[in-house]
Amino acid sequence: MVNFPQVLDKAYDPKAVEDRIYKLWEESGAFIADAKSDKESFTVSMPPPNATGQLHLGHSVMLALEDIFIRFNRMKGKEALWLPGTDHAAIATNSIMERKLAEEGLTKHDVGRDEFLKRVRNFVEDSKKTMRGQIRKMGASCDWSREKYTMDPSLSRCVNEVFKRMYDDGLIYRGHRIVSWDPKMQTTVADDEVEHVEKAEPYWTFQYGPFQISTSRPETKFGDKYVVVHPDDPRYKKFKHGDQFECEWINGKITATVIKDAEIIDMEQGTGCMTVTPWHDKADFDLAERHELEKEQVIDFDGKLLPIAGDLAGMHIDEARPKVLEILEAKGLLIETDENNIHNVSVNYRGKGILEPQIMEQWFIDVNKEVVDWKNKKMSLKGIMQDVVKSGDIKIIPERFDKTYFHWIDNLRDWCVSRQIWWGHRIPVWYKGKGEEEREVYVGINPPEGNGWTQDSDTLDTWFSSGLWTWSTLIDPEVAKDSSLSLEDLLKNSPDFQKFHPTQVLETAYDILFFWVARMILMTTYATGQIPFDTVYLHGLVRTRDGRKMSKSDPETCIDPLEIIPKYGADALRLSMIVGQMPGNDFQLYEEKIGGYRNFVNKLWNASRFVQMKCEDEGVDPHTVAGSGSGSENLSLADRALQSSLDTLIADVTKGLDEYRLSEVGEKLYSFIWDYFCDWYLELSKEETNINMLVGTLRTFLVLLHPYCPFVTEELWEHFKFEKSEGMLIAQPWPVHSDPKKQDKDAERDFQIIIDVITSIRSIRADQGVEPGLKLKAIVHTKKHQKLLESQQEHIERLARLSELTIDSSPTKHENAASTFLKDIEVHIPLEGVIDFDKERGKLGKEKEKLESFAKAIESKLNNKKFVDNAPEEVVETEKDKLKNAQNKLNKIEERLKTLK
RNA sequence: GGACAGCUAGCUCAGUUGGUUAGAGCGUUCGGUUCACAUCCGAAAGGUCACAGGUUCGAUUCCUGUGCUGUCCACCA
Repeated sequence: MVNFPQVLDKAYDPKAVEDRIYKLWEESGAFIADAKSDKESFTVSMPPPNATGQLHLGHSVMLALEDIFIRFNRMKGKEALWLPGTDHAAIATNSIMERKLAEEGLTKHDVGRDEFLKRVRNFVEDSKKTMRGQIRKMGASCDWSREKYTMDPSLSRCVNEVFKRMYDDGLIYRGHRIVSWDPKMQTTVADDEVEHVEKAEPYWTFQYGPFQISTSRPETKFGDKYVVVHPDDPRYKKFKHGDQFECEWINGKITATVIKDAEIIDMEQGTGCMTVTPWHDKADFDLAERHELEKEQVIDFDGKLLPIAGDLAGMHIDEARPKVLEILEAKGLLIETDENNIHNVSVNYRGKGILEPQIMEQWFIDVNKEVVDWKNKKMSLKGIMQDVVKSGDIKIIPERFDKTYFHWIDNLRDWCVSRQIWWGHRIPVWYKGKGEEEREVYVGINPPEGNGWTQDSDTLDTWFSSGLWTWSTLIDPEVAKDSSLSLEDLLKNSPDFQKFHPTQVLETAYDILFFWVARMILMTTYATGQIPFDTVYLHGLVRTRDGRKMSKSDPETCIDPLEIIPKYGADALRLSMIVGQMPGNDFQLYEEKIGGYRNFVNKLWNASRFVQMKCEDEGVDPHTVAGSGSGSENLSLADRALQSSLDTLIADVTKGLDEYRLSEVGEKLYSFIWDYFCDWYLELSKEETNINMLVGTLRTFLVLLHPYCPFVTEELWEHFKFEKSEGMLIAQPWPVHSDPKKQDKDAERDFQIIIDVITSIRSIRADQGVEPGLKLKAIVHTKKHQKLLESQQEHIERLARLSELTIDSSPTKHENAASTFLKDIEVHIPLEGVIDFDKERGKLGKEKEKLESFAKAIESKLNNKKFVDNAPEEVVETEKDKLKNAQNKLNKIEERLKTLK
């Protein structure tokens, strides 16, 4: 008595399967990588999501892609490590906490630094818990035993180590620079975190002594005592550089100086002259540095005016602007008001607070100093960043981002790494004594001995720590506790680092190429002497159906993965985000699309159900079926063709995944199972069943599809796996494709001919509105094809749903027949009095025309001496074959056209 | 202002060294369907491959230019 496994339900229900399967995977230990393994390693560092709560679809894309990389390589026999984690997200988290405090009517100063940080830590712990659950829902096979967090002690240790080393190497310095200050969040913002938004603001022109100057920000002009013109400007020829004059200004008379500068001034624009505000404008600051001008602060760090503003001191700049205008207008200095002016305002990309340039003392990383050892040369950080991509050590997919990357580096300036917020890695610098010049400075991993030291109150830019992510996460936490070890020792004594670094692929959205990817390259090459990853795979942004960015604030269009997964299944969601999506391109996601892939998953499910029923009919337990490859003696044409197609599929999928062409591979898998296996092979199996082929092919396919659809394939594997195979599907070896035998390869082509014949018959019948039951005639021109069609006649009839079919190798005239041409076959359906001659003639005429021009083109190519002499012989032969084929076909068409006359 | 991309079916996009009839999914229309699956099957319609030149026997593909769209960077007294 055969013991059948539990029969599959009529439809696949992901809800009943996914959580159970994930648990089984986790318990099986399949996710856990072994640093002691002899196998080649394959490592992916999961880009750490911000520890601020819910994951969104962008994270789902990332998880789906990376899970495919990892599962594929794990099955291929690599020691695969996918390391998950979270980022403390300094500014983002800090501002969320400040908002939470504000809801209680508190500020951070009310609760103090310690209490503030305690609250943030609790909040982050909660968020991490939620996110872990969400990552599991996507089926991500990451190694939870190695989960990391950017604020873990071992990671913080790395941050301090790198800071100190950079400081000792002279790459980190402290200096007064103009920075973008966010008065709202009370912190500096890095250059690339600044966003420009258009804003309509009036543009005023004022009389300034003998000059007319224009501005949209009169409230900053209190301290302006220089006027700049172009040295070549004829309008201002009578003024010399350094000339002084007295004039009436906002708070009375001032003495102003004329400066001539060619760099900053565009003669074409406006009046060709301007006043300078060095403290609150980057270009003015540079000018002031060049000419050693005095700099004076006008606006304080809360956005209020300083005593220089006289009566208006203490007033917020927004309120001050109309007052300043009133004053100037009253003095008769306002010349013109342009209400239609639109200009760009700088805002913080987090929080969107308007930024105010300020001169501040900050910590910077020098990107131009050539002191770093790299490939036996002294190079700058910038130079290394360029070199690793230029030399091909790091490959970016898609390639076009290379150019963007280089362009960005060319314009890169020193990186300001200090932030004036509380949440983050505190700068490992301590001071003793008073005064910026006289105090002692200590830079180290731990606080210095002795009393009287106070730590720098600033924290580091988030990207400083995430720049270390690929390797700081691989440092052994126990080893990191030993404070006597150097950075080199830490790396040397961490088995994970030795085994799993550099990582293989870094996959992320293209919008953080600069923020993060470039910083990782910078920090990792500097600190470890290794590149962080071999390949950068950039995915696009998820958009709504009408192309808008999905945002949480718009629940109408925003798709929540946690709502979609129970409804359609994680497998369907994964497919919908990968098939049809090219790297680096944004893509639109909507429910119907996900529904389409749910149908695909269900199709596979039902095909499996069919196979199961066939097994039952034959009285065999699928688990005992040895599978294809065994007992190949009695293979039909279709069987051989299937075998060959499957081999081709294995080869294509393997190569495609090795080359990160995920969309293309997804399409191949989709079309193999649906368009080929189900539509043709299973239909034939209804008459003549080869259980070995059915079960064997299904099994191999489950392995191939597993990286894309881990849940449904794992569930089906349980029902179809060979009794002798051990473990779950996740741990199965990747199939090796045997080079298809010649006879199988031929079978694949022959079977394709049959498919073509049947498709043509269907098409003619539909075209001419033929009732089923009419007699069909296929005219073949070679004995080989005649034999083929005759031997498969039953199949053809069945599949074509025709009652009669005759094969004729002697071309006869069929006046009343619709026809179609295949390679060496002509399919006719005799249709007394039904056929539309004009239509038929038109069709043939068109085809004839195209063939003629094609033949002509090849002929002239073959007549072209240059081509014949230079091209390889095979190419010339192919061209000759092509020509012969075309001419044969032309003859057939001519003949057919004659019969229609 | 600079750079990068895109423009192919109603929509979303493929198109791998220039070559026979430019593809897929969705959508539309028509037809079918007890027998794995209506989460199904079959078929059809629908394209001057943005435009103009050039190279070539032949260009969606290569080159130049133009237009439109998008993104990034820089700047705006």
